[in-house]
Amino acid sequence: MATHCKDYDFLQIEPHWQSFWDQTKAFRAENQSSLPKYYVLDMFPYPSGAGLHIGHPEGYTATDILARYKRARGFNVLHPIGWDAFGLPAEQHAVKTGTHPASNTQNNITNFRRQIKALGFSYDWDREVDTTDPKYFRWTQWIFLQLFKKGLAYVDERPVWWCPELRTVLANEEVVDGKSEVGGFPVERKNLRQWVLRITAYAEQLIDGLKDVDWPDSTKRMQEAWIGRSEGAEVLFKLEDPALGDLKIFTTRPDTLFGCTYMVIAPEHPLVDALTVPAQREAVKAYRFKTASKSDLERTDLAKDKSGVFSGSYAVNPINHERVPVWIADYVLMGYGTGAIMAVPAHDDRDHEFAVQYNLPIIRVIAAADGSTELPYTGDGKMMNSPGYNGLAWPEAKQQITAALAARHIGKGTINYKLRDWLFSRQRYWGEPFPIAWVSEADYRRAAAVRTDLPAQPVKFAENGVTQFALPLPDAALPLVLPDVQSYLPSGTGESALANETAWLEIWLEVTTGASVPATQPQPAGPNWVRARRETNTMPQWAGSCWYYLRYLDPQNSSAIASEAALKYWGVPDLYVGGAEHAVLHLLYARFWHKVLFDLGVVPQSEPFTRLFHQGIILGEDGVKMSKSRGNVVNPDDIISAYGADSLRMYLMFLGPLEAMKPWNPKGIEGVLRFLRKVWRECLSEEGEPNPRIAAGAVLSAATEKLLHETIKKVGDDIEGMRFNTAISQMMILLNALQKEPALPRQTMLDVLRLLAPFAPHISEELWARLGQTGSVMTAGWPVFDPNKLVANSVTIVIQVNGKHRGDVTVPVDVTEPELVKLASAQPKVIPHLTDKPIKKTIYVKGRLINILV
RNA sequence: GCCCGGGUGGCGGAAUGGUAUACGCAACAGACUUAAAAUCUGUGACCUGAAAGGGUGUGUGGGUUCGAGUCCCACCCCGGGCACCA
Repeated sequence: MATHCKDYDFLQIEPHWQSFWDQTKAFRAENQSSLPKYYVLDMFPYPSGAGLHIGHPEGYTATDILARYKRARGFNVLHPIGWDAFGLPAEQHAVKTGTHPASNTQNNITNFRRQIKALGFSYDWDREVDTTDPKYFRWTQWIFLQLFKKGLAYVDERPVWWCPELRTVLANEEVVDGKSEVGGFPVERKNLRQWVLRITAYAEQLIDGLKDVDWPDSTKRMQEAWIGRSEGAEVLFKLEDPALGDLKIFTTRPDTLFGCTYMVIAPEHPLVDALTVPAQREAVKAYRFKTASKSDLERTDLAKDKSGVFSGSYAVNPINHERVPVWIADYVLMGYGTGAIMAVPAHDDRDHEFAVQYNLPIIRVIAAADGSTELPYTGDGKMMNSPGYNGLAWPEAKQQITAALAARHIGKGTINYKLRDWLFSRQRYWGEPFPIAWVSEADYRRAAAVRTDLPAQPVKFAENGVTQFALPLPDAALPLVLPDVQSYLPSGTGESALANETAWLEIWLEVTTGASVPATQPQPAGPNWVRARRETNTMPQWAGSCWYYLRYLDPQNSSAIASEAALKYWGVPDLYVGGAEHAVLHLLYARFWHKVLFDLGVVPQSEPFTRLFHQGIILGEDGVKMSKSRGNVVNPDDIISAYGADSLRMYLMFLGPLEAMKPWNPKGIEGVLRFLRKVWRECLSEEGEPNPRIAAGAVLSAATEKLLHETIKKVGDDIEGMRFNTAISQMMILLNALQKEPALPRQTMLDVLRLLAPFAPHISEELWARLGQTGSVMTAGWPVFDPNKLVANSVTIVIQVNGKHRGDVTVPVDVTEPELVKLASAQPKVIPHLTDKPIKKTIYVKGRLINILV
């Protein structure tokens, strides 16, 4: 079974055991099992052309240690991997070379798979998923259809970055300083028809669910901040011109209503024209033009300077009937709240800045607790200048004023979110096609008569005076696959390359089966054939990664995303490890989809990731982020051939806490290689035979025996707590002690190998076999420590005098305090500090220290 | 600006309020060797002292405590996130 190499020849040992694991399918997880389950998930990689980055094996080693450890502890472990393979680089490569992105993607996957296997990760390769596989994205499309039917998907015109030179739409991250990242061409905002998912409908649930998950606090906070819940009130201000009706504003501080001295509406607000008096018309027009031509970037960049223009109109403050001017300013955003605010310059930084700049009145309505008169004041305090509410604490007044407004039907308590609906379409070729066909209203009605799976409200879109209706393909027609195209270049009109594929795009559609023929052919006979145009947008890369953790449960299932039994047995991942860069988007989107699937009864739990951990970033040797241009990139292939996969795995874990950002030290890995060689030498002689020092009858010294049991305990605890660096230190300490023992009990070395196996599986398998054990070390269980062996019968107590360390003394564990004080006082090093000084008090920390106060 | 996380030897880092610097890297000295590699042993914060010892030390300044790297307050620096969200 084992190799026969004399020395620790990892280049021979590692491939040997990798093929053993492959052939025996050692890591296959069974869907039917009486064992408790443990599901440990990695964020699956995008298979880029550059191959594996050193950051991948960092997180993947951590989860692999957990997976192997949990198997040893008797769990049925699900540890899968797959490929998040749709994405921009593959498409750009296709545009450049004209080859299908699928072929390039498959090449990259082959390389990634080779690299990952070379690291010895214990993935169940029978469960590999690939988001670009039609058998997979069939279910991505299916989930989209469920959202669509639930009314959670709609179509809207939204601004996107458009680069005329590249004839393409760019993602935010592809635009740098108002220019395309590739080529540096100017980009502009362009309104295009987009699919949008109504994630805001789940805002409240997405906040609530965070209470129940074991995630890093910082990630929870980031999601909370992103969702941005704020409680306040909507208040109606009457406009002086009764013909214009009311101006509705949102405020979180209705209690400051008496301090409102002006109003602001966003430049895009629908009432701007109506509110602008003739004398202000030119100024307002100029201001709107100026703000409209600012990009979003500039608008936030120029955040320092407030600007605005008076509309010439006035509103009436509903609480005191004061006349307040209405201004137009771009510090108020149309996309949040109602696009209009009441300005309270005394108690809001932005309003204060604006009021000072345009010389608007400032009225204080909250008194500072410390009596200070500095403005703006945003702290706690009691109401003032607010007849009927003076003296109240402001949260109290907030409630009362909101209630008073509600009673008069001119306001109500509301909750606003910063979270926006999710822009879900891309004008790309290389993504999941939307299983949607656009038809006329009449044809949609015909479909509605024979289909029961349409949304309550039809999704429609008006363009050039024609309204098109979105007709979903029936579930049975999935997957809708990408057609082969002549060119991967976008159409040039803002649509994807799919818009040029007339035969795929323009079709006759059978509305009940989803069957289609090109529109150039005669309309097939039958009552349900209608003229349709397919959706040319594709889904963003997030789509496939939103639910892959569910597909792993039952990846071959062709009738559901996974069987009910699999969903019930495996549930959701017990541990999810991946980079903090996904703290918001991926993790929020996946939670959203999961909650929708939960509401549909597809999955049995409401949260997908119960325990989350972010691995830190590994920096280059020079302490800065690894990048090709800096030439500080570490390639896993090179490290494996020079030091072996076991050393790489060990070193990645030994570098420091998993969550920390830490620099790579090329010398450091030699330390763990030396350690592995030391383990090898303790097990085997120079001839590669079992080390004669190992004997069945050998006995460890008491101290080393204790250390062994401590190590078994600590390694187990540290793995569970994901403190792999200290687990490795402890094993090093143990090995250093074993090395000094005159002889080693065979069982001790077997325990060491079982402890080491999750970290360095290849060498552990090899030595396990070479010591004459049959079967894999992984199936040998986890060593058990004896709690009785952890307690020593004597301890070393630190002696302090007045809190200063003055020596130590070794005493029996059950020593009493008076005895100890006596022993301590007799210590030669202690005596000088006690002479002529009466002992006032002693403090004894059991088993640790005695502090004598004189 | 706001919200997080973090500052410990030459370096990565360790330390339930209880011997600061475990473990590893680098360095130096020694053993083995003709030699080298490998391996093993030892030394390793600073000041003072011949030594024993004494004193000072975990970003800075205060505080709580018998005792603080650890808890509290203020500040400085580094990293991450958000950014006119009313």
